[in-house]
Amino acid sequence: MDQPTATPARKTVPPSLEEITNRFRTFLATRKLRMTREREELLAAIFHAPRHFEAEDLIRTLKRRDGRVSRATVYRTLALLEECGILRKSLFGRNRHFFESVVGRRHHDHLVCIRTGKIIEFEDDRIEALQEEICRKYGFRMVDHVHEIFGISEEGSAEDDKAKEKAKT
Amino acid sequence: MDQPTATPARKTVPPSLEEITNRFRTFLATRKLRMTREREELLAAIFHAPRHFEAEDLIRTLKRRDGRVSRATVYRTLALLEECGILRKSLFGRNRHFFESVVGRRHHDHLVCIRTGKIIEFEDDRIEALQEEICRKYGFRMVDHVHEIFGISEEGSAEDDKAKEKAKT
DNA sequence: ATAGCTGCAAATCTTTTGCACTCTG
DNA sequence: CAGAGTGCAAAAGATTTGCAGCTAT
Repeated sequence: MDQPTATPARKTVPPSLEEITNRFRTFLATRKLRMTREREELLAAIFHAPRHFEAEDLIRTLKRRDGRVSRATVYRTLALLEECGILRKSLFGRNRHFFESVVGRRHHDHLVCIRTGKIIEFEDDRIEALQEEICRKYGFRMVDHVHEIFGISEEGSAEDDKAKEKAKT
Repeated sequence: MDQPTATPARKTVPPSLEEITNRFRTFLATRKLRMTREREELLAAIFHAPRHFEAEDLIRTLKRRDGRVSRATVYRTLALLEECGILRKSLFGRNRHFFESVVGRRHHDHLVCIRTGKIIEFEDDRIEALQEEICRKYGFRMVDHVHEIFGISEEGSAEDDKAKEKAKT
């Protein structure tokens, strides 16, 4: 297993909050939409949030601040950020979703631990290439894809073992 | 791009309703659960349903019959059928789900047309192998995975073109 | 000024649950 | 008969939306 390109360590630049804000501002302008205090606060919150977060995490964080942003605005803005290509929405278990910032980051997919909730990122150009090959075969124009692997991480197995110990009682 | 195994046409047997029912009955027995009139009707409805269906489709279908099955029972039983390995739940767009019967069928993933809703099945052993390789690399035990490609099918593009024609008016 | 925003609360949508009653093993 | 399963309606969880008042441009 060593023919195609496995994963060359390409460089990507982690963008600053300013850069992200500008990018969003430009996007908004092209749509005749506006930058607001709420949207800027949201961007800042996302910038400081952990790599993978859920909508409600953001709402909770913002609630603690003074300049509050309503739940409705959070959802409305998250959708815009997704369209703008700043955020990507993925699956966290079969029903929940999480977001992650993707500007300045390479495309990747996830291994999601169903025990601990831990998320491991992986990228594989070979899989990406195969996906494109498949789309070509079916005359399909790919817009997006979801590729999440659910399972149990090493830590998760450890927890399982502990649980079994207890169960013996 | 022609080294590994692409997709040999392995044989799989389409199971009868009886076989599926028996399989479920066995599964229930091992859990000390019971077969009921409702569960049998649900199995029959699934057996006659289109390849890919949503929970609400099933509920609608069953509502038309005399021996009605409640919404709650449908959901409860769908979950059991998934655990039993008779059904698989997949993504139909980012938020909705659809089910499909998998007994006697080979594993596959989907291309989902975001215009027409059309679902194309694809299978690729090379991708499956790469997934396993990745899990090994991260010490991850795969339980399940979701790999759906969203995009626009040929028919979808045609519709788009028609829409553009109209838009010119 | 005026088209976009925002918060709020009500409305959706899908799935889950509590409970009293019914039925399978 | 006991433990499961069922329907119903209420509850829950995650988003979305209508609306009246605020605000970037």
